[in-house]
Amino acid sequence: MKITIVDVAKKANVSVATVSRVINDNYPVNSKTKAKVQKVIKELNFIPNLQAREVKKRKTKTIGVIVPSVENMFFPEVINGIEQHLMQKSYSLLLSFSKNSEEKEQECVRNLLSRNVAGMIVADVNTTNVESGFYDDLVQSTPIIFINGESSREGFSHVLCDERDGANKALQSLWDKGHRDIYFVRGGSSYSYDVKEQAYRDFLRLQDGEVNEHIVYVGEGNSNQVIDVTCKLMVEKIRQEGCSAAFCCNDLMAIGVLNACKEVGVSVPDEFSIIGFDNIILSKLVEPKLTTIDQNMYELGNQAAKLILETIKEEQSISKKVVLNATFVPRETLAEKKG
Amino acid sequence: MKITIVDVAKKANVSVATVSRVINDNYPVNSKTKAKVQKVIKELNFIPNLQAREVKKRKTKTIGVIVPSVENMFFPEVINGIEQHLMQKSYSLLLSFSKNSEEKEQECVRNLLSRNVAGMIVADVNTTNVESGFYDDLVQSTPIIFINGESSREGFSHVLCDERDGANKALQSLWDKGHRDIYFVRGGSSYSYDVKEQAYRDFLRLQDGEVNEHIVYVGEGNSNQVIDVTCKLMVEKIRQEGCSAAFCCNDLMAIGVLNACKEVGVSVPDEFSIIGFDNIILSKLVEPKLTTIDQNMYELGNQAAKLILETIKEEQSISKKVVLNATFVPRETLAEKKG
DNA sequence: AGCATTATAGAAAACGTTTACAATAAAATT
DNA sequence: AATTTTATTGTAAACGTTTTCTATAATGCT
Repeated sequence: MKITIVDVAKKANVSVATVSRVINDNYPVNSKTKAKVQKVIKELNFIPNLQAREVKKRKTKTIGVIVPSVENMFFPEVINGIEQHLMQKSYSLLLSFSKNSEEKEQECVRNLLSRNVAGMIVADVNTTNVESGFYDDLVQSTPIIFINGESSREGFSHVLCDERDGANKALQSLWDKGHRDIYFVRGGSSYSYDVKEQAYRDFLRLQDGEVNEHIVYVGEGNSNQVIDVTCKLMVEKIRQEGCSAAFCCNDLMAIGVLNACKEVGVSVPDEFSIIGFDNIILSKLVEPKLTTIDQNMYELGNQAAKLILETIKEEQSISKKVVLNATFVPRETLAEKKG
Repeated sequence: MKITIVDVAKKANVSVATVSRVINDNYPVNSKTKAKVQKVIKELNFIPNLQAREVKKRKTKTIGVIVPSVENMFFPEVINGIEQHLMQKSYSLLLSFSKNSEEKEQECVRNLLSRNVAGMIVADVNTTNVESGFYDDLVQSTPIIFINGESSREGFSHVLCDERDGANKALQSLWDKGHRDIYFVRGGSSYSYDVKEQAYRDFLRLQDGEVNEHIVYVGEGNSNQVIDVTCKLMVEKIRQEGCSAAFCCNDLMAIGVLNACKEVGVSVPDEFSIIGFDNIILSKLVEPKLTTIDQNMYELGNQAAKLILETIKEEQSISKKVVLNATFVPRETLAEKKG
């Protein structure tokens, strides 16, 4: 059976209170007794039950983290940034996957809530869940930080990369090279995609003359069937639709497009330019190297972790926002439009 | 303040016991009262405190997962496999990073223990921690599954890819192409590397005639400084040492070597062949595509999750082992030895 | 109608902690 | 020497649950 504080107390001939005081070191206790107790703790190899402690104290030291999945290296990088900070402050990380699903995301939230997390970090929140007001009460009572997925809702706290600005940079660089018909490649229902799409629309609208929108929905995830097929479908129509470039919501999609180009025999960047988003490690290892927009993923996570602990400490939920820069990373998939 | 079972009981005019019975659905309760209680639960938006429940029941539904880091896509894939199964059985996943450090790993274990996990899954366990007997008592009292890092210690349970066989396949394929001087590229202190090194040594020993060992230690992680530098150093000596190939402990290292070759101007696979291990997505996206040994990472995680839940259920810790196949994945970095 | 049985619900102890309060002993003050 | 102060410890209630045991009301049986 598990050793408890009572066992220690008995063996050391003191009260449980004293043992508690020794392990928490928050009340004076005679150095001799302290030594005695510590000795017994060592002997019995006693490890305090954090759960019981947390029930008593009515607050936990674990943070729930919700990400869609882990297939896109973007998320592991973010998680890494989160963990680094949490660990340092001796918080734990409870990980859940929302699988790009509205319901799954809600399930995750409820689960974390019942596990009494001190707060949660939600990356790439589902659009519908925000719009429907699912989070509205929640953000009042529980510290939540959203990573990427700005919304102007009351009381939401964010850490985000300036995706709109990033999108603009991508679009502008495409435009400067003479591209006028540009695909916008996105996935399902995530705020992050919506923001970029809005930026895309606005960007086109602001240009002189008539410019056509070309919005393409591809699947999620990782070199999976769906994304491959859709990309191929898209690339096959490049010539007939007269498009010469694509701006993709993330690097994975961009690489999907790139591979499709290879398969179909469209040469990148001579015939077709591609810009991704995120700057995951993969992006500089593919051939040709992917031109992309960097968002500092580690920092995104790290800041989110900082922010959530801050919020927890402050007790009063005041909404905050941290914005990181998106920077253009020139590489090899962007070229002047030919012809 | 948080709604508790007492609040519900009061408002519904029943005892807490009844409420408990309603939410657990494990004892008969009149359908009318049940309805009434459920209504109140909805109204108050009551979420049971899992922690308190778990303290009472003296068992939790969370599994601790320890991985070195998340930089190598190998681990996210494993985690994915784990999560998929856990989620399905409504277990949660507490994630810790051991950072390839002996002490950190111990810290992780202790932390998980005090968080009362029902069991833990340790990927890429540290060699010293096994040898020193750190885990010996632990595996007796707590269900633990080790992923990759077979040891013949009493009471250890494993899910592993047959790394020795995988290594042999790699080495044999190199040998068959005429390579005789083969680098073995490995990282720090992990059982997984040790197993492969042993396989390497044994393989060479078994060949006729005199064959030299060339063991190279590179850093850990992800296109980081250390690994890059070490790889470059290694590649620069290729000619003088007369080596024509490298077998690397994981794909990340293999890609490090590949990049070094590009930089130094050694052509792969014409001048130099490379074989990796893992078959992470990256490996088929680099140019030339990496020849490697596939281990089914998702399955590794998934099986580990299955096994740990099984072990937990059984109560009596009987040690188990699941071995998955390692398969050779021919791609573009392996060629006949020239000259 | 009276008794035995069953269905339902409440009281209270327990899980492993923390902590406010009270109690004691020792030390310091007068 | 008597009194106050301080240092140290113990007692017991609390945290939010579950669950055994008991009590009651309702039902079935003769």
